[in-house]
Amino acid sequence: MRKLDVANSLGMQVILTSKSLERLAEVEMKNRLSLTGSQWKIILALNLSDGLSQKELAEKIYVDGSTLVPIMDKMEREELVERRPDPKDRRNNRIFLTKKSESVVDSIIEIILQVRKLAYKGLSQEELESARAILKKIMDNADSVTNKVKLD
Amino acid sequence: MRKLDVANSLGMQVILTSKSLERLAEVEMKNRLSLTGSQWKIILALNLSDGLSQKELAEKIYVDGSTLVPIMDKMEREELVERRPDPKDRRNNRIFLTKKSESVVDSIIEIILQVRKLAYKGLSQEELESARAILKKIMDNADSVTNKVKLD
DNA sequence: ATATAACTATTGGTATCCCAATCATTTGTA
DNA sequence: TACAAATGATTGGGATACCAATAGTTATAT
Repeated sequence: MRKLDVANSLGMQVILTSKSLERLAEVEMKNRLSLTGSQWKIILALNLSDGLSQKELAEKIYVDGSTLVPIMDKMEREELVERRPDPKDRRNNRIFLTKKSESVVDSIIEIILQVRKLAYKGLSQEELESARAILKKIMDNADSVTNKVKLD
Repeated sequence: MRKLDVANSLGMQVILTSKSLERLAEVEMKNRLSLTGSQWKIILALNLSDGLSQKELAEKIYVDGSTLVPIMDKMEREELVERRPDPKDRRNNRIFLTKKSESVVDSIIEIILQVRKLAYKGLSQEELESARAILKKIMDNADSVTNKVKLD
């Protein structure tokens, strides 16, 4: 029978590193801000461009539209976001940050910068940028197959 | 208020690329082999070293021990693995592949190789290896903080 | 030797995540 | 204009994922 040690491949390393980084960020966000894994990403995305539709927001954080629904429900209950109807197209929900979520943006950014400092220790800017570019190409290749291409 | 565009950072790129790759592999594994996202990883891990304990297996695929329990339940029901008691230490379950799962190993490997071919298009071996090494360092940095270090 | 500590698997609770199907709305077309 | 196709949000079903707490087993300490 054939054997394949996926553990040492780039693909598996991407998946494992992703888990490590998410865990590290998640622990800090939860302990210090009581935010769950997706909440801080959503707040940061809206901080860059408030008033996105749910579909646009889902694309930003790279999840299925249906995944976002219960997350928005919860965040709305917790008054972290507000769903407002779009007068121009009543199919859309427009999502806005609240005063409460705006007040934690700086802390979120703080934590991200700390996580980066820890995670990138011993690596040069050039290495980080080269890795980023390579991963971007891989993502685009993969997305072109699954037809989840995001044109920005 | 401060702004931070996480979208263009290496960290976020790692997370997004991971999702892309998992999706691509998942679609193929499901359509062609009716295997879910974690099942193929488990089968490959056991194909390399049969008879791991659940804890060891969880470490291999980098999930929490409790995550593995319902997955093993299901795979056992589907006769893809077998839990056997460890006579030397009755706390352990030893996990073994079945004839049924052994028969799909080659197909799994086939699909992985196809996915790689698609995902790595336009990238050199050197680029892939350099990215892999950088990600490994990042993972080790992150894991040393969250104390999930895996010594092998 | 016995009490205590450490360890493995499990359970319960919560949070993501996807796909397929559905409803309401809007767009495209005949 | 009327009717079909496309679109955005939702729901339901299935699968991962984590943490905290527990039961059973083994190791370690007095």
